[in-house]
Amino acid sequence: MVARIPVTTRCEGETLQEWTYQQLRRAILSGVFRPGVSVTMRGLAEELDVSLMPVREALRRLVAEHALTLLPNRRVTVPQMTPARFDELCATRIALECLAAERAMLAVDEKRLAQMQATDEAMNEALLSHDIAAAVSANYEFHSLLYTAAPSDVLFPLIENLWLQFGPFIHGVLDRVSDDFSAGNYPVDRHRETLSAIQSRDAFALRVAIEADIRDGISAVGREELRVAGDASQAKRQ
Amino acid sequence: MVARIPVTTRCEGETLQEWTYQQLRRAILSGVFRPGVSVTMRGLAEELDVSLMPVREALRRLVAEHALTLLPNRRVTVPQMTPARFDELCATRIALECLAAERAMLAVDEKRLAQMQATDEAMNEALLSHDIAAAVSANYEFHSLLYTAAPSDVLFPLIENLWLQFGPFIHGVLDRVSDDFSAGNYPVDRHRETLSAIQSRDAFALRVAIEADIRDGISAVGREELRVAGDASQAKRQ
DNA sequence: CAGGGGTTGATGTGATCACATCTTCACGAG
DNA sequence: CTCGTGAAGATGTGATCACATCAACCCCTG
Repeated sequence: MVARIPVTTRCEGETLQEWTYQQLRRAILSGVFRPGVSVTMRGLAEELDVSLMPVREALRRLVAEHALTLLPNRRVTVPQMTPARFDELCATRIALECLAAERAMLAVDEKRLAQMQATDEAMNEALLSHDIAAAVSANYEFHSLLYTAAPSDVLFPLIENLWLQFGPFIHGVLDRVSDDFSAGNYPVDRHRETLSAIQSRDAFALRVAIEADIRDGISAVGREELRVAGDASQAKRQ
Repeated sequence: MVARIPVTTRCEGETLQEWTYQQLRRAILSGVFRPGVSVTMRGLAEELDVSLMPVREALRRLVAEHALTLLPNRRVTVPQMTPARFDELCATRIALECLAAERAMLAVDEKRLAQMQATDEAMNEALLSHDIAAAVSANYEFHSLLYTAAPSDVLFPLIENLWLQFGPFIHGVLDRVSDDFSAGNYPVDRHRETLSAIQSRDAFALRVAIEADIRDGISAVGREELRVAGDASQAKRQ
């Protein structure tokens, strides 16, 4: 029915439901579930070797976060990515992440700046060695380091939520854009601009850099959007 | 333990869990639960006259939406409002609602504009008759009419989420600010400015009006913030 | 009278069962 | 051959039970 879900060992003291949620979340971000196919509680329970109870609570949590969709049939599926939704996600990401960056800027100290720099270099290395998954992960890590410089109980969860909604879509095109990067088509390093804007405490330049970074990443996968949408519409259910 | 939860009749075909969720959501928005007090599944189940199962799923959903908080004890409480969180919520509301307004502006037709106008008048009447709860409700309705002019699968749910996080806090100060309004201290009608900006298709003026409207509403309750925060810190658990 | 340890009740978590609904497939009538 | 109807399996929902954990409370000791 679906590709095997990669599982991690369960932490001590972690509830089964929390563990199940994390597994499913990672699976969604990894693109294990294809948009349009519906997942069943019993199927997931068997695959993760847990009872139905943790699965249904994890599913309901993911539905509440809009990472999954509850169909009128009460079936749960990975939502389709439509051009309209794609556009809305991009605009929302830019609005929220620029705000988060601006609010966190003054809280970035030398140590965190060094971490961000190291993460950026790791991302560039991953890109050169065609490890796109690692590059995307490092990219998230870079942004995360910035936005969490100041404690954020509201903004950052919302941003993570948007990343989760992007997840299954980004993965679907990762392998396709891999060639573009290796062909030297990866645009100017917006992360460098981001770092220098932070160092010079230039809020406006920071917003420009963040927006440009998001737009770059999006345009890279955006070209494939219609094709993927076409694939998804042909996906079989179940 | 808590004030009685106002219940509504259950719709046909609505699952018990969905009904329970709606009841708890309305209760939170109405401020039935005071910040800091923890709610128990068995207590809610008895109060709503349902079994534990719908309650735990509804609670988990509300926790996922940050309307409630899961303590490390695995207890569920209404989150405290801190100055930092308050400030973050305001900034995020402005960023998201201005974006939503701008994106929806061109989709507002004559019919919807008339609805918004009527809703605004209803809100002003409610204010004059000291029915603050109705005024707040009409205010949400006004904004909702604007943001949903264009279909929105991403932005509007996030905005509703922010309203829900504001809910218990706003209610706590409603009765205190009631006098201010009746004393004529309610500021210029930002909704009028909003409507005229929409009519003239002026995106910039619309953003200005929306931001001013949010800031007005916030400053009205913001003065009471510290006092409420003080009250909340004294609230007994359970 | 104050502090500590044990006990008892309450609470969240997870499992299992019963039931209503939906999907699907096959059979038969037109 | 096509469409409608029926049954059987699958699926989500809700209830109940068992258990580990946490909290408050009380009694005992110093």
